[in-house]
Amino acid sequence: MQEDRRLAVLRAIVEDYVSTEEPVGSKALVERHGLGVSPATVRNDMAVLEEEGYITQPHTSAGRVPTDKGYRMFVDRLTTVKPLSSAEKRAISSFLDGAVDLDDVVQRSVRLLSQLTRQVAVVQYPTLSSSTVRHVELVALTPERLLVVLILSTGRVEQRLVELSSPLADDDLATLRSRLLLVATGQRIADAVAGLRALVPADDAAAQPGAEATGAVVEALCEAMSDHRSDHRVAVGGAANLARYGDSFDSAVRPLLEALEEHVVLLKLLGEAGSSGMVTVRIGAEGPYEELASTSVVSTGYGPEDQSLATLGIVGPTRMDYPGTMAAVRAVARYVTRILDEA
Amino acid sequence: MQEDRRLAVLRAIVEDYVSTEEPVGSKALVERHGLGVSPATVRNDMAVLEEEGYITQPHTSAGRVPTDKGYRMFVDRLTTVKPLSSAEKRAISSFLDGAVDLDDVVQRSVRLLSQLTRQVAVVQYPTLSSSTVRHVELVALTPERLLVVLILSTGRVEQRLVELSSPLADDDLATLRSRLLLVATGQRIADAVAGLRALVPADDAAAQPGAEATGAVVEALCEAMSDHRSDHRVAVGGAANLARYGDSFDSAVRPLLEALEEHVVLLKLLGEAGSSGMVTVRIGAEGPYEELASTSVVSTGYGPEDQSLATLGIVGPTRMDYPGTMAAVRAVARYVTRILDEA
DNA sequence: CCTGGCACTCGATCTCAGTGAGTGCCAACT
DNA sequence: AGTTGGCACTCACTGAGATCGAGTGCCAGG
Repeated sequence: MQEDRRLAVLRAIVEDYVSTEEPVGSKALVERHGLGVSPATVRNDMAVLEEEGYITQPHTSAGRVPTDKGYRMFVDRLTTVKPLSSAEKRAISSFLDGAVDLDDVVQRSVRLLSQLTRQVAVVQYPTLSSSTVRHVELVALTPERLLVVLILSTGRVEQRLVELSSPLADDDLATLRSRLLLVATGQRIADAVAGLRALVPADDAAAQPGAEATGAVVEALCEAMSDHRSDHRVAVGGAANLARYGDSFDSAVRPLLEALEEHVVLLKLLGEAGSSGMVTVRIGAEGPYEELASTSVVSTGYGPEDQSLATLGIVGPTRMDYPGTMAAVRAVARYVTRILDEA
Repeated sequence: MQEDRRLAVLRAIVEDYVSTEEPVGSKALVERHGLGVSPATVRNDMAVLEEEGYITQPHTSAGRVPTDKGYRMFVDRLTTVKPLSSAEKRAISSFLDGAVDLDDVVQRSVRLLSQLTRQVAVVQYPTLSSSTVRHVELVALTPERLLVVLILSTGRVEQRLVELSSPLADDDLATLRSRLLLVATGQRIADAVAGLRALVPADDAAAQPGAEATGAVVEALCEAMSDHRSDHRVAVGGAANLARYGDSFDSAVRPLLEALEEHVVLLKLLGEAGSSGMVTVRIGAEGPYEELASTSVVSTGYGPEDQSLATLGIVGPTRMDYPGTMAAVRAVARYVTRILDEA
């Protein structure tokens, strides 16, 4: 079946181009891979593949290079899951097992991922929105200053200082605390916010004691829960790998470096996490930013069970080792998920 | 006085080289600057300057380029303080005034600094060690889980969870809390650590109730105070400016990118903050890392009065606009200091 | 001590032919 | 129909001059 062989040729082209970084010609192809046909036949196949838009030649009389469409075909239909080497597995374990808290897990993950893939790694901190409230605490630093502490099921602790215009009696504080606990504990973020807002008395009733405190504390809590900084926090690592881009510098690295500092952009780039097991690959111009047309993103969701808490992945040139990268991303995501489950 | 003119020539060479990025010759020099002498004279001066090691030529029959020593002379004796434009001052105000908390101040500063200087900016989070303890709080989440909260004079809040093997009575908790407050409140970090450690009963006396809790809590507090992550945290911004390096890529940018992710390295690079008003310039090979021989660091301490809390600065190529950069660094440090004072 | 003049150096740029990897096409073979 | 060997063609890349010119060092005269 010549159709099968054409795909084999495409796969071979992608693999060779990724490893050599040079346009690949028909002769080198038959030599390096065990296709049992002559260069001329391969040339015919390549002509067809080019016709169909999977490969192109930078200039006449040069080898072929995969297009975005070619890479897409490659990752969709031509890759087989490449298991990690045991050395890599060991590296993952030893790297992540020492983590002491959530931040540490994320930071280690980003480091690990960038080293495994030799690309720029991006790990989103677990999102608050799908976690639940474990505990709420009020501490009166002075009668007019309250420390509001919010502890979430992810282990994240947020705190806010609230200043009151008038002192709050200990009794009122205790009442408020118990009401908060009753409403919020165990709830998911969204529900907790709704419940807390309902606690705030309507303006008319504002005369009752502690009304100001209730409003301010609820406000602080809600703000902490939907805090954008927490939702949007990401860790980035391995930027030094950008130095390997060598050619195409201003065109590729500069916009990428800029994107790496814009966490909002980064998150958009990582995209919505597919279901936890799926690794998403976005190739070149498929992404949302024109400037990053020559970069690909390999990402996946991670976190307990089906409710993936956050996203992690890597950003690299379209010319990358997709099978290896996908395997690494998947493995790290799984391992991180397991660690979060245990904690 | 020909000595004076030689220095003027050096200054002119530095200025021209910084702006054009090309070796500067005698003819261009007399044309662009108002030195009232002929190119031949300038050539003689340049010969002397080269003899003395202030400048060098990349190859025969090319213009001259400043050496590290030349830049050093330039920043030490040839720069006049360049006041910021009012536009820049306005930019600083509007950029920093909206900050809501300490983290925000640091993040805004780093952004601002990188934009002002068009270099990579580095801002150290204020160090704990010279701040004082404002408050300590214990919250019993359950009888066996304590949340330890530490609030410092810088506004930083650290919290730790402590797990106990046996429940702690409310009375013991209250006693412990008041003892902690008595010992720590208002103390500088170092003193507080010493005082707290003294609270821990010797092993022999460990039988008394709450001994385990005291030990664990004190341990957690001390750990939080001397937490390396807090001491070593830095914010980095403007890495996209590295793309302007263009030439000399692998040699200069790669090690720098690596350094930017090693916060410990970065801090060493920033160096001990000189007294708050002084801007420190470290040129090329003067720094502690060989790989960064072609980069300079402009840094200064910031923070209230003489006890500078932390360091901020920029990292860039030795070929940079020192006067402008120094002015920007100084201005940002002053402004940040003022904001921290107000808070 | 400054200046104009002058010979010299040498990196940068251009041209140009040679090379070779790679292609497309065609006729012959299975 | 699909595969193969042959063959002419294209064109980026390379290296060898040749040329250019910015910049220098030196020297003799002001």
